[in-house]
Amino acid sequence: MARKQKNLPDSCGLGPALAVIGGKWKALLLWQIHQAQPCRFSELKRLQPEISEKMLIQHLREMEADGVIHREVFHQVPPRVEYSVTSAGAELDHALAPLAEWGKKHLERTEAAREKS
Amino acid sequence: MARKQKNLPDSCGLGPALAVIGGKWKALLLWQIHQAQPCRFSELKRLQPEISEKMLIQHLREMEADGVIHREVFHQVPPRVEYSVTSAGAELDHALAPLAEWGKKHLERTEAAREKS
DNA sequence: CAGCATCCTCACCGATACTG
DNA sequence: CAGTATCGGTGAGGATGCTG
Repeated sequence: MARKQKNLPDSCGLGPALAVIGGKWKALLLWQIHQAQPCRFSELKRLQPEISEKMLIQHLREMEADGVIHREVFHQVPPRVEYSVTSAGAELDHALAPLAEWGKKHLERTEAAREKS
Repeated sequence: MARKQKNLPDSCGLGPALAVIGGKWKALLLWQIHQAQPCRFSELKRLQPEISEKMLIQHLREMEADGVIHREVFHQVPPRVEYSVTSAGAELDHALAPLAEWGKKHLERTEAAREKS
């Protein structure tokens, strides 16, 4: 299990949820895996070049431990690993949608406010 | 404006949203203000004794700058300040609800898994 | 009552190099 | 290809004391 990176408060269910998607890239990763599943490690690297290899693995491992993504290893040479979202992950992705909507609206609002210059 | 505490990615609207509620206690604070508004500074301290005074103020200020809560000062002795959520804040609270639901379910799932010991 | 100022820690995250 | 290992920076967050 991902060590609760910050020991978030867990009243009202928000704490646990934020513990799962609170990493710097986790929400984005979940979203992208959900779009392009099943997808390989290198694919994720291509999709999000900004993220370092270390954080990519680390976040993937934590999300796997949290049961929101699934990791399937094909024992071949060269190695091949595919990531996909679990049902819990899909639900989480759904729960994230309204938040993303709000984020967009909020961006528009703040940009509209800034153009009063 | 709250300096994006971590420089979160902002594709798909999730970045901006997490920038607003990404602080350790922000989501919880928004939720509690929404429940008990209008509420005073000391009331928030009582409701959430775990949070330090510094973080309380800091988060309140950032959320005010982000336009999700409103801060009203009554010029009296002793001073009196009341916090309430703005309409944007109420929308955000709404968008947070599915996430909180998911968090609860996730807690149950992980606890059920743990009791296999 | 409702803050502000300071110092300090530590865990998140990045960069780089190496491996099965 | 898909990782692992290690070193180090940085800044969010905690503790404490003071003020209008």
